[in-house]
Amino acid sequence: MAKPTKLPADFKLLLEKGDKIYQTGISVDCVVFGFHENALKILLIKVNYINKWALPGGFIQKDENVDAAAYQILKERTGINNIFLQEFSVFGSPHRSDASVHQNRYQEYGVKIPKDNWLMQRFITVGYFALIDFTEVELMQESYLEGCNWIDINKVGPLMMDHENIVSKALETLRNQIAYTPIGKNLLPKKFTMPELQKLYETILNKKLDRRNFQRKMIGFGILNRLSETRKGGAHKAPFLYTFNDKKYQKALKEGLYGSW
Amino acid sequence: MAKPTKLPADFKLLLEKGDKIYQTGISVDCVVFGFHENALKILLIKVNYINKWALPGGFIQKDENVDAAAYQILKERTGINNIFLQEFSVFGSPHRSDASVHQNRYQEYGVKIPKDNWLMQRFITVGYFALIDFTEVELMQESYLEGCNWIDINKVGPLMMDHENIVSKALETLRNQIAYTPIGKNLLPKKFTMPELQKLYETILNKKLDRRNFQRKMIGFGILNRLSETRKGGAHKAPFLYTFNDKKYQKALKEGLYGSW
DNA sequence: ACAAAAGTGTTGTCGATACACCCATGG
DNA sequence: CCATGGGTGTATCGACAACACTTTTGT
Repeated sequence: MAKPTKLPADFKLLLEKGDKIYQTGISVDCVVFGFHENALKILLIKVNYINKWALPGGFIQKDENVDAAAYQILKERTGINNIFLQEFSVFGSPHRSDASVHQNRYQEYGVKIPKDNWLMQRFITVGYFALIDFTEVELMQESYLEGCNWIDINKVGPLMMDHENIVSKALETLRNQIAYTPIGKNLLPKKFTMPELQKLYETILNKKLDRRNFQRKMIGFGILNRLSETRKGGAHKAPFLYTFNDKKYQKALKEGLYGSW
Repeated sequence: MAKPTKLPADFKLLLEKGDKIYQTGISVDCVVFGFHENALKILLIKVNYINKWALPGGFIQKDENVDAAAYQILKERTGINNIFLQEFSVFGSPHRSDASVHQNRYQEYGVKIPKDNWLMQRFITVGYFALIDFTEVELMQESYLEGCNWIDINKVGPLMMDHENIVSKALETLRNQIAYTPIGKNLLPKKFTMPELQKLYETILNKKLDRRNFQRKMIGFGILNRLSETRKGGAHKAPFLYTFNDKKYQKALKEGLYGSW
């Protein structure tokens, strides 16, 4: 790699004026789930200067809603507007943040961060998980040293700081939510087949499901529209295409798929 | 009320050195549930200088775990060690915090907070909900202008800032959790009767439950020990006393009361 | 025509609900 | 002795899992 030269203007701004623009000591990290080729994937960023992958994340502006900050970060990375986004946990161990990450980044440009700089303090992070339609994403590649990529959830290696922990917790949350909340609208293309939906569930739950019971159950939730079209092209019988019934889907999101006590 | 006199030392410290001790722009608020006389109550603090009630809350030390900060706040207020505490949501609207609250507090002592003081910025707060055995609590009354009290959940009036919103969300979380997680160990005395446990559930769910089915269900969960003793003294037949089976209770807390998919 | 995948039915089991009955206690 | 509350038993219903059969399509 070419020897880095001048400190980019926005890096300089972050270092010197960041504490005027952003809330200090608090950040946002996003676990973005996508589904492609029968595999659950998450969006990771290659942090070259420490040779590890990390979650997409960032800071919260002084007058910005925390949700909006997470949303903004993802919009910049994926170009997508239709993102399902939900806060799921706060990670607040005093030892979780690691100032050396920032130090290494600036060292690439020959800049040493002063000890009392705002980036050097402990950061608490708010974890968000997001569901994204893989087919609509256009990854923003290569902003400075960072590349963005989809990584199979089962092939995630060591991550920066405590990000592995954040991913586990997000996955756990997703698995819990799927039991009583509709998932899929944000993970699948507009039109999809029942077997495709089932694969999604099986992948998330890491479990084989009965084809017939699954279909009945899904239809029973009443959130699907069956189209008259079918998915041609594959070998064998052509399955029906479905879309989600938006109104009922939204209702189910709020009230859950089942009643309560 | 007597005219306030000198600014207490810890108030002065908070104002002048708080940003050296605590994380700035982030706080913790706790919704503490207790159960007494067949009513669900929460712990509120009377903030005299604005004549409203507020949630017990506080700041996070620079090197303190966020959970630990919440725990510490409650320990100081209630004197209890055995607290069930769980983070449930982050409240991050840019308009949620209200600097005038701090201003009013210090105005009582004739002190005006400088505009650039750390207390004047927007605060993001982490919401915790807690379950507490009412009978073990000794409320710390009257630290300066603040009094602590149990308020019936149905009689909670207007609260400070967005605290009503935090309470609603906490209550919603509690109602969701009760469906798949054991509750009660932290809300009831060590020994309790089945009708008492049922009343707790009915109060939280705001719903009548069938006495016989409730009992079978609870026993079915396998987290109870029936004692040979009974609760004498009340009119009519004396009900058995129960305790929670700690091992199985902890297991159920982790794995849930039901299997999953 | 046959293999493989998709659509539709049927049955058994288990848990939840609804209700009936018996037992103990204080007034 | 009886009203009230607490403990135990049983029938019914519905959801879900397990499995059989029919239909469609490409080769």
